[in-house]
Amino acid sequence: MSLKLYNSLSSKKEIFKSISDKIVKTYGCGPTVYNDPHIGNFRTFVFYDLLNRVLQLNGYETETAVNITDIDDKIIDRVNQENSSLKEITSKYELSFMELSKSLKILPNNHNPRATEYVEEMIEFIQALIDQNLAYEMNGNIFFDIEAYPKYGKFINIKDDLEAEDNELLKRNRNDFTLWKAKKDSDGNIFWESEWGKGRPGWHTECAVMIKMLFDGRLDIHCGGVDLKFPHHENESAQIEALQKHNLSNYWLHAEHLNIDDEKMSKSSGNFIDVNNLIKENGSDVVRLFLLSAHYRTKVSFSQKKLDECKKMIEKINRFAKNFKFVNQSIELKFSYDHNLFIDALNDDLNTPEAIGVFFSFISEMNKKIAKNSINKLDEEKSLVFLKLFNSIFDILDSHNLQDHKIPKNIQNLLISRQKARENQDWKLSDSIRDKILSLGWHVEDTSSGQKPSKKN
RNA sequence: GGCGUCGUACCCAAGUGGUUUAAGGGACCGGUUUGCAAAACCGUUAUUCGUCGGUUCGAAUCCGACCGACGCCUCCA
Repeated sequence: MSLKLYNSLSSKKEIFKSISDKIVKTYGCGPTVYNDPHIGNFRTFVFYDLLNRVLQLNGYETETAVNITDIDDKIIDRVNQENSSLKEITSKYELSFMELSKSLKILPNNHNPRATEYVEEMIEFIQALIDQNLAYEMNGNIFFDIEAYPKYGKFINIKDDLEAEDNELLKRNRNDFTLWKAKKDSDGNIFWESEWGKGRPGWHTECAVMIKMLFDGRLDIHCGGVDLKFPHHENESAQIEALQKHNLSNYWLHAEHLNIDDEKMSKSSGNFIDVNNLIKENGSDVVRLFLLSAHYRTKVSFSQKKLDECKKMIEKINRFAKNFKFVNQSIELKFSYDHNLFIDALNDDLNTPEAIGVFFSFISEMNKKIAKNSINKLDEEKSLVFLKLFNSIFDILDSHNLQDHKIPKNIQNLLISRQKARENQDWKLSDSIRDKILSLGWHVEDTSSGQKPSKKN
């Protein structure tokens, strides 16, 4: 099955066609680095990673960008509150974002452009819009004139008229948006010089110009959270498409929100869960699986219970994986029927819940064979391939399973003593050694073929 | 107010016109196995998909109304 993606432009699933045969270019709106991200932010970032991995699974090479918004009102507020500098604040939270991304197994992006590194280009871009009569100046602010761009409204129907109460900034139209913000007193020393005076670029312009510079204004896929669909993506595409003859992006993908108590998680509402703590308490693999266990276009409610369930799922997969020896790291990935069901699910608009279902059905089928001792060489190969395939997308398997892990000497010795106790039917001693081994971080299971040690996750 | 999304078992969550008289995970109960435990296996848990109508040979899937939840329209992943 070819890859299908739900395109917000048509509100339909469409067969994905890349601009170039080999390489797919994607851009996702990244974090504003003024404080620690919450788990809802990372639902979207993990979704970008999912898309990236599924594209690669389909044989595409990808060129990805996730931007760092490092100029913004909230950042300036923070700088003022903490009597700090812009760079100090933004580099601190950018680092935190990068570390959390790594911890959640998000593959590195080809580009992580910072808005501050493109201000010159943004000024030139805004000037080009003014030259084309697509933007106008008002008290040192520059606004995009939506009346001058008839195609405005790809994501929303605009009917609103200009109303006095919405118009403190003297915009011509209520939906005209800021390209350049005139410096305010509270901005302190955070400003850039331009022909229109001191100020800084608006958010929508930041993304537009970074895409212009990195990708020549032409993307295969643009992603973001649903809340960015309007006005951010509308405005971003309007200004860039007004200046160029082609689309900014052929596909627009939007990830739904992570809710808490049935409401959108947000920093401004104060109802958010810190990712860092969540990872510390549950492990990054559990958090990652939780984020991938619902389809990206459905609302998800946060709950600890779900995380606990994900933990059990991972344990189940790891137990299954322990049946096989991953000695030969370079096994060839030859896909058979079951594998293709899994790939088809992912290719159907990244249907991770279905893909997980396919994988668990397979595990169940193999476990039956293992229980009956009727598993053959082919089954083992299929299992190894499936584990690798699954992990190439979900990336949550215990790394101990993917290599022939060594049992430490002290554990080995305890196992030998326990084996002797068992031969003597000294269950009391046997159980106490089991407890001892457990306290050292290892499980022991007694199977028909003897003791089976495994590292505690 | 305008625009939009969603409502599937005890919980989570796929399926969006016929091979589904509804995947998968968690939970519960009973059984096999086991010195015990754990795991694994077997069996049980929705004749039903928010409600009521309609279209159709056939609907959880399409249409309408209603009820309920949420999102965007203002910073926001």
